[in-house]
Amino acid sequence: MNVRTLCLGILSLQEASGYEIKKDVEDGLFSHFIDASFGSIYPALTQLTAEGYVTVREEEQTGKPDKKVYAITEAGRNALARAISVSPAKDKYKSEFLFQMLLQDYLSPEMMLVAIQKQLDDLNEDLARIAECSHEAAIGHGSHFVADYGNAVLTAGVKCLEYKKAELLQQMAARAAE
Amino acid sequence: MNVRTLCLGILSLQEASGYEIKKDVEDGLFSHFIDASFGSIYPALTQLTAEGYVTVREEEQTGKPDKKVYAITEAGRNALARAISVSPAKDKYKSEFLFQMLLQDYLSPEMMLVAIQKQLDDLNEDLARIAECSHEAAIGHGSHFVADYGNAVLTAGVKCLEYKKAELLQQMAARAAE
DNA sequence: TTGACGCTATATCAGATTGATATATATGCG
DNA sequence: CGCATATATATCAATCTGATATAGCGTCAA
Repeated sequence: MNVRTLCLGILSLQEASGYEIKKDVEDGLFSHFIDASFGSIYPALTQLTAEGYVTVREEEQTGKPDKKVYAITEAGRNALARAISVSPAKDKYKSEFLFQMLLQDYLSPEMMLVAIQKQLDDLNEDLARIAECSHEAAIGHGSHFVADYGNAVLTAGVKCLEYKKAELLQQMAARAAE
Repeated sequence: MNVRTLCLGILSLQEASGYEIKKDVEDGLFSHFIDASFGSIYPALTQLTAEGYVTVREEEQTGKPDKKVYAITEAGRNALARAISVSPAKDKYKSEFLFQMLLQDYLSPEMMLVAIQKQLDDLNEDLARIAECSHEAAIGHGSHFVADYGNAVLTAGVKCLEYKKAELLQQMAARAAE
């Protein structure tokens, strides 16, 4: 799935500017399973406009720079329905943290502890973000689904890491006592 | 983290050809949190050789094409240690499945069921792969760590989806009974 | 025995994407 | 006023993906 389809999907839920789409995928409910940079979002919106899948409207703002608000068209909705009907690609998960843990022989126990704590912080931050977004009214079935899935997976990660952290602290204490 | 560091990390665990590295990240123990294509692996190995971080040795095989076996050097181990000592980037998780579920209003219940079942199959396949790799002897602390983490997270995903699937089947039955 | 298929193995490249950087407006703070 | 920060758009080199090409060897059925 490319960034064009991604933008179309977000615009099917609400009108947005490029900047707002970026915020959605960075801090919003989608942040834990979607990512895209300005460098792909802005060209995608330009192309979608040229294809007639979205419309643009320049909006003046007080206290902020003007923005271009994009809205999905009927043709856009059809294109989106077509795009998400194909069997999706398998999930992609990339973790430099796990790569580090795999090569833990190169790390001191202290550095491992720092890495584990950072991962725990990241996971808890994601959980907090989901909780925050879920409080917001007017979210549909889809949002509940992804929030539930995200909670389940992230919570499991936290639980596993808390255990690993305790295990490591015990080992460090034992080594210090020697 | 770039593919060069990734190759260096894998070569620190065992000698390998480019093809074998690809297999490790595709079917091996690392498959669920690492990815790289031939198009990045081969150039990375060429560059690492030029930099003196790895050595190449052409190996003739019976019944298979010859292969180039790469081995990490002392300079390579130092470069690796330096590379993984920096605080790693945050995990990246991209899921077209969750994107589909978010936009479930565009999907029929039957299509949702198919998508959920496919995701369940994918997760169970990953779990089976981890179980299979864990049986193999001579895996170190690092491998156990990532296997445990993978099991925890994937199992949580399966549990959540089993529930969502049952819920959906109930709704479909209720609608059919109307 | 031949030819179709699949696995091992390396290589290349167009197109997509990232991450950084540039530019501009407006607010708040000392 | 200078500085930091947030909003907002845009661009681009470096990187990576996904597809494709090429080739040796094995296997198995027609």
